[in-house]
Amino acid sequence: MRLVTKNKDISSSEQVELSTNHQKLIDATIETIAKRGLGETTISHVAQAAKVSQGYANFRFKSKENLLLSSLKFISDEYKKSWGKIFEDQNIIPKERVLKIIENDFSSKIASRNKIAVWIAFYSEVKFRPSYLSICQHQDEIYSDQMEKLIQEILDENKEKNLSAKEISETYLSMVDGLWQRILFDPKVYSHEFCKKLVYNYFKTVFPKTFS
Amino acid sequence: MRLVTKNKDISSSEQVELSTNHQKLIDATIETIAKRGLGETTISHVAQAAKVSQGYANFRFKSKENLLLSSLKFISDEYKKSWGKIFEDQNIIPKERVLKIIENDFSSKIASRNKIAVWIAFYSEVKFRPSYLSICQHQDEIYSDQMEKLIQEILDENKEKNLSAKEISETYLSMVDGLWQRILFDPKVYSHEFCKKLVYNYFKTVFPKTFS
DNA sequence: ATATATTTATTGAATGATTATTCAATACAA
DNA sequence: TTGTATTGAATAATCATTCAATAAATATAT
Repeated sequence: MRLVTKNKDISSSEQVELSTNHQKLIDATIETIAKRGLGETTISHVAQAAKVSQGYANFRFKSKENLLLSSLKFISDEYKKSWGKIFEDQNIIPKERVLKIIENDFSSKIASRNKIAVWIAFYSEVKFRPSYLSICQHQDEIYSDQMEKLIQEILDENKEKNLSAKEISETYLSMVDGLWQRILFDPKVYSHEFCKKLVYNYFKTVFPKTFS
Repeated sequence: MRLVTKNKDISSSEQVELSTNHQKLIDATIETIAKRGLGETTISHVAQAAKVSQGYANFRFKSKENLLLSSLKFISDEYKKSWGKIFEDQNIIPKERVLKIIENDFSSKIASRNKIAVWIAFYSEVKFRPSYLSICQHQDEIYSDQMEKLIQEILDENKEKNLSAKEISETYLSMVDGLWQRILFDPKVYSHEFCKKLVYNYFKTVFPKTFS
């Protein structure tokens, strides 16, 4: 069952099914991990969700572990791309950049329950910790550094010297982790809007002059 | 191998081994989950760590699931007892109560890496979510409510009307979740002292009059 | 006290279920 | 026809659970 033909002459309207089997399997993996948990995710479940045979899923990704980690890598890259754009943008004042970061961290694309479930599943399973680190650690560090610099800009603007940029950015990052956990667990209370409000109010309290 | 005799006349000095097999198995379960993760924790591993046979571990706790959940229950009860004491204490001003809560949430007993690993393991494994809820949800709700009331007292003291007690307590609780995650993952940076400082500075920023 | 019976604790090998992985066979495309 | 994509059944490994056998503790009788 080939879903995307390599025929160069095909018109776009003929491409009913856009995703390759590769991407379909990754999507199915994310879905299955969110639905059943990492421990109960079998190749067979994923293959069923992707509508391919289990033999194929294993063949295509060489091993179950590789399939699982590919789904983590996908999410990690997607996240990196979206905050990367915000930091690249030159024509923007610090306050606006912070607002965009918050918007992104609690957007429905990034903070979806399925994706949060995948983060936390890998994060918390000891077996995957080395792989988790090799996939995510570098990007996490860049994100931390960028956030810290951004906060420092705002501190400089306000000539504020009592607070530390590092502390404020670590606090923000911890809050995001905690809130993501809660979005997964109790989405009624922790709506994206509620989370953004909490974080926004934190910034307003720390930087009353800038955020008002 | 009976480790605690039921003989009434035994002198305490003769009781070399104090823990029952029950508690030894629970301790071994916590240790094993932290070391290997929930997915790689087998009865055989736990039994070895507790120095009993695997058959016995299963026999004593009826099932693997029951053994695992008993270790969660143990940690949950221990946590509840320690914050329960802080809220029971009548001779204490709100500020002191908050400081004690922070001290407790990042004490070496409560925020130990092994115990955090267990919380997160159950929290993140879909299979255990119903059991997690039935063990922890009620206590979580009480803790939330108590925190909110405590924050409200401080707001009242300061005649502060722009901030909401619910928002501040939710922010605190999310920060604790996020920081616990980080203690597990990166204990060098996220020492208990560093975490307490972050949280304390949060309260100082929100309530500059009270915490100074 | 001592011997014997009864109950309780503990073991470890056998069983059965689950599941990742392999691979020969088949379908499809070029 | 030739090469590539895909299947699904067979294999082998892992592991929870069971249970008959043994050991230890306690109760009872002498």
